[in-house]
Amino acid sequence: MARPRSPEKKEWIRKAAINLISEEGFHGVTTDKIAREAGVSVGTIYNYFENKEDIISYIFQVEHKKLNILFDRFQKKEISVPEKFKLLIEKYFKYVFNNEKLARIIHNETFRPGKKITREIFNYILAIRKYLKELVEEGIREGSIYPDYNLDMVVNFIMGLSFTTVVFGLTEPEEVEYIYKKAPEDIYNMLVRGIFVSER
Amino acid sequence: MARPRSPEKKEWIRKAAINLISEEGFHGVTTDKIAREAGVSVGTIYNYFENKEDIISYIFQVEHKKLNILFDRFQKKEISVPEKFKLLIEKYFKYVFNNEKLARIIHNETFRPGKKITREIFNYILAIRKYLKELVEEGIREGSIYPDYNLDMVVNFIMGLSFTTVVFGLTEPEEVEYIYKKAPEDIYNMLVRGIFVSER
Amino acid sequence: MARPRSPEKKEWIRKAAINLISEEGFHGVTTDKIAREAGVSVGTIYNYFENKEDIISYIFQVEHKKLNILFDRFQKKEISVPEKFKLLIEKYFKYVFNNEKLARIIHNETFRPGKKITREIFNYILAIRKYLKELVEEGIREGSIYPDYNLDMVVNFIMGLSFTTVVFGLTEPEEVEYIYKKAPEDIYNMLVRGIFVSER
Amino acid sequence: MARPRSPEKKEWIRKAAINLISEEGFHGVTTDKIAREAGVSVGTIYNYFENKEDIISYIFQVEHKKLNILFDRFQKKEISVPEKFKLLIEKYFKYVFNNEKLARIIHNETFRPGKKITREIFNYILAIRKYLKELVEEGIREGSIYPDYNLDMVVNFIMGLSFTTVVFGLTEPEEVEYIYKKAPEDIYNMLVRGIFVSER
DNA sequence: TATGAATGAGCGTTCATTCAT
DNA sequence: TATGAATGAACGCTCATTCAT
Repeated sequence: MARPRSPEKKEWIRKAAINLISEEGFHGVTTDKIAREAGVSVGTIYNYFENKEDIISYIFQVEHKKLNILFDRFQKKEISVPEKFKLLIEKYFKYVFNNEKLARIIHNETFRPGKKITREIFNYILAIRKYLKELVEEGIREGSIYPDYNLDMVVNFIMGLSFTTVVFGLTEPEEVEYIYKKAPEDIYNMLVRGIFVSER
Repeated sequence: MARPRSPEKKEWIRKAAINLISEEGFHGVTTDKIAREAGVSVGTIYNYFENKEDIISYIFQVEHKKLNILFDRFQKKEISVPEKFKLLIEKYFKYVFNNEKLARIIHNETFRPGKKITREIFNYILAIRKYLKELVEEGIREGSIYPDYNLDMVVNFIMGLSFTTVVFGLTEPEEVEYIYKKAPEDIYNMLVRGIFVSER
Repeated sequence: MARPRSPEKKEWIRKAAINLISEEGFHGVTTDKIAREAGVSVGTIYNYFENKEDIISYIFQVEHKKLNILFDRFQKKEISVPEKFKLLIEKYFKYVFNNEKLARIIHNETFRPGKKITREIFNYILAIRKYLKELVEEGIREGSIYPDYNLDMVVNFIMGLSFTTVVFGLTEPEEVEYIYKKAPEDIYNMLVRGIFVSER
Repeated sequence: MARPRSPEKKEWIRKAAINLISEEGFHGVTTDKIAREAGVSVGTIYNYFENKEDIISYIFQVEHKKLNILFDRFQKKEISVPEKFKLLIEKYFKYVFNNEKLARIIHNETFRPGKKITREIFNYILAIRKYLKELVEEGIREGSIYPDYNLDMVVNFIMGLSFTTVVFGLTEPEEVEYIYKKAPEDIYNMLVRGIFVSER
């Protein structure tokens, strides 16, 4: 199993898998289907991947890399933490909107239970949390984030807000566009002032 | 005159299924395993359930009923909407803490993709959204919730916050207790004033 | 398993089995279905029958008895062999017409292959062949049947003619009545002069 | 470039199925048994056939094709209809004698009741009836067949005679050879002059 | 004796993986 | 390296039979 000749073919397989898994779920898709969709034979899949699980692992691996690049770029931005979040949320929704199928997989398969949860999926989520945590800590330091929250929980809030908005959006396709366009602003406002009208 | 069909046995099966599905996921569990865990034969399962899918359907059905009772009780409370939410969130986390396995299933299987998503799971989620929506509308009417958000999105916020906190909590078992105990207050605060320190 | 109290119930089961097996075949019918159709519980079936196979065995047993009575009556008739056959064929078609479901079973299940072919079915067919053989021998003795045929084959002819007419009739329900009314005469004529016009 | 899909293997499966089904009946045979008998794995069966039913369907399909070739050849013969029948009957018995197991299946499974009767079996029988009917009509036209019989019934006669002779022959294996060798002549004679001695 | 819930061997079928070509 | 036929363990489910009531 030396280095495969054709990275191109690995891409075909990855994309085919994304298309199919996003629609039918990991368990609903067979290696045969993936091979057919990829225009490749089943055997070939096993030249590029150890096994079926490895495919979804790789899908997350690729996204993980993209994420790192994004985060690196953010690291260097000289803006306040709230503004970073604002931008980040916008990016996230843009990403979901433009990569609907991928987003669907990420949101559906992330919590696939059992021992079979791939290390790579776990790493992917961990990376997000780690970066957000750093950002929140920075925010607390610069005084732009309330310091009395549990740190992990703030991360959960932010991920949760976006994550769930997306997930519910994906289940109601007719509203997708509207929600995705409006969501970032709403989410940001929510992070600023909550939902409940507070008396001053 | 024969052995009476025992609701007891249906309970055994339901509980066995909850134990196993929470750990291995619906697809990772076989009817044989459920039968063994329930101390019952495979055949017996099919005496109480149409098919494997019907079991998870039933699990949600039971939770749905509990939910309705809860919501009915809330309907009658004469407190402000924010206070209702506060109570609701507390209830929710108490529930998750005491029904960890069930919670795990609810959070994992809710977005199981493919056509096979059970009607009952869908109804369960719908019921929650519907009730929350009513509550939010009430809050807007009474002036306790900012009226400029998209209504669906506010529901998403609230569900998302709680939902994701739970889900991430479930993946980091060592923090579970702390998170669950602290979460309700944090979430409520967040709904009141957001995360970002606002200037006055 | 002493003598059962209620021969009535055994009858219910037999009739239910006839109804169902005639439509779905022996393999297509479950003991549960038979019990339900009979208005009896599965357990009760096993009070009257050793096992499922035993039911079909019994169906043929009952018909066998009716047959013996019929044959005994024929034995005593003082008419020529061709006239006996004529009458016999008429009886047979009348029987099939009035007992369609039973006839269907007899014709379908008679040649059920495998070791499982019940002794009783075999005996039933044997009895028919034996009686016909005696009749043919009598016919040869009295000079009314050509003596140069193989004896078994003549029996086959006669059974085959009737048998197959019925079987094909049963598969084309719209012609049933016509065929059954016209068949006896045609079959008799055929036994008299064949099909091919012979020169004299 | 992979192992090519071998028609050879499909043949193995077909023949294994013939062997087993002829002895135990379609319902008595499992796909596992067929696979073992064919020297192939269960999975391979499903590479060549849609499902178990499809195997028996295919068996009849193959015979159907052979039949068409035979009938085509007969169509062209310039002999009288009775002579055609004579030849046809001889062919039929030769076929049965040389393909005992196949014949057993054809005769046993043809009238398998229930909705599951394969389209292919039905077509097979229909083809035979259709061809015989044409032949009978031709015979009536040329004056070699009595015109006062019901047409369908004449077909039944001929099929029935041969069919049943074979079926009964198959149940008494020790006589098989004798019966099959003698049968064609006897059947032909019977079609010529019947069984009963007619006075002139 | 009657009931019907309980049993579990056994079925047809699928599909991740292997391997001959 | 690519192919796709071959493999067979494993699955969901059925149903004849048993047995507690």
